[in-house]
Amino acid sequence: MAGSLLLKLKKRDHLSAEETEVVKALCAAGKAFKPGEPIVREGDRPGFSSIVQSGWAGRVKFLAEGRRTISAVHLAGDFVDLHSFLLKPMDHTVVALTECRISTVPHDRLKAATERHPHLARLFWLETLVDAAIHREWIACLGRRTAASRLAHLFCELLMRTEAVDLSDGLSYGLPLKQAVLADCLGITAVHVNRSLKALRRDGLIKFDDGRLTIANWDRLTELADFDPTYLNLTSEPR
Amino acid sequence: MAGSLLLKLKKRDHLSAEETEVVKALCAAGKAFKPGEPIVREGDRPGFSSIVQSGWAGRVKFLAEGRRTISAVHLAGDFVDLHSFLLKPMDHTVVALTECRISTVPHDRLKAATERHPHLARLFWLETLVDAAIHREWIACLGRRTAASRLAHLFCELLMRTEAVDLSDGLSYGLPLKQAVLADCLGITAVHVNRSLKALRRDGLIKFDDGRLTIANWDRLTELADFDPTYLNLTSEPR
DNA sequence: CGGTGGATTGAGTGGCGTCAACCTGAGTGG
DNA sequence: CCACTCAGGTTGACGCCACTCAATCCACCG
Repeated sequence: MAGSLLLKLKKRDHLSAEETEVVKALCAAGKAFKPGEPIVREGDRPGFSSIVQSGWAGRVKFLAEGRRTISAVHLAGDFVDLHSFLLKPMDHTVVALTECRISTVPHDRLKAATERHPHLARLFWLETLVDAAIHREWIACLGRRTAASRLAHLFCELLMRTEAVDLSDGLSYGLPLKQAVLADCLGITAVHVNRSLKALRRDGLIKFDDGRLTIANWDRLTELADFDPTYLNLTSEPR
Repeated sequence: MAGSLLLKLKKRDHLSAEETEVVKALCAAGKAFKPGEPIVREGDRPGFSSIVQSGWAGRVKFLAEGRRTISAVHLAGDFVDLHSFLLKPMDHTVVALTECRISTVPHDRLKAATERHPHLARLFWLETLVDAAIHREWIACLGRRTAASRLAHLFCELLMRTEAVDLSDGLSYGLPLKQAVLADCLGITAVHVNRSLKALRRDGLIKFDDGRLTIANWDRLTELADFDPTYLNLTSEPR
């Protein structure tokens, strides 16, 4: 149930046997969502937080004139709305981007667990801090990088993140996101995603067919993306 | 010392007398920084976190070819690097954008205080969650809004934030940021900031002279910005 | 009084948006 | 088994928002 989450937490710090059990006991059974289905809505005050077990979810903001932004994408092991534990009204909607399985943790149990286990509290806090670090990197992308560079950066980031939860295969991973979804992540139009993908393929940096991305030239892709994985904090430290 | 921080925390939840004392006792004496001077550098592993007492600071990322992004701006009462408590290496630099006074809290004291007072732990966690909520709003701005709309949005946000720590005067507040700094916040060039400011002034939405911003027409400014202050979480809730 | 940082303005350019057409593959129903 | 629909990918033509380069202005200061 909490498999990918535990995997990821253990990449960042040592967990005691007791802490491991507490995390395992925290998650309720999973529920299935269809692509496009909202998991939590803007304005909601959920009494629980949601963890992705499988599939991809995104944090979506709906703006004026039908525009959309995706401020984060999440895969197995990610809390999609841990922040709602303290940040009461949701400032965005979380939607399933593919078929997903989501399990939930009631906030009162989260509160009890974090009061009893301050170290776990810090690790959960850390998860939200990494989310924020990713937000900052996306801000840099949106503000100062070209469309192709943003795409390259996203592909690099997602390789590291899928790798952390054993969902990658070398330089290849399943990426079942539509071009329109990528567009909302990158702040460009779907048409321009298409053209930029074409350029990346033409230059031999990636392959991307049928929901699977393969990085054909990691060095040149990271160079184009100006990618440095430090911000993902995938190293073990006492926290 | 911790005046503005306490003000802000108390806007978000009730603090007991004891908690108030703990927060007051946490902060070391302030230190002065000159405009442009780094407060914490990318790659550093500071043993303390910094709180702005006065002045403005920004979180800066340096990208390829001399480009810069500012992912957040901070004013009195803001922790600029509370995330370094758990996120060990800094993923960006924090610089003084104006003359600033900064006080620091050693991480070991932060750890002790949060272990003893879980409610304070949640309130500090909350501060970082609000930072993340602001990041998400900036992502929406950078991805899907025009230059003038981004400027308008920033001005609205900063009015609410200065108001929260008693630094505004009605619809007016001191905003001593250069156009080049605004440009790095908004992902546009300084030249274009200038042109967009000109348009906002021409349309009677703002006045902006000599480091002071006055909002001349709040309704039309928020409309242009598509501004909704919910994400700032400036309401009191049990957390 | 020359030097300097910042604001302002103009002219020309380019990356990306918009609109629209067309293609393909996966259903779906007759 | 095939016509039909529909979602999503692909491509072209054209336009605009914002970038680049550069000149000018102004306040401040040593």
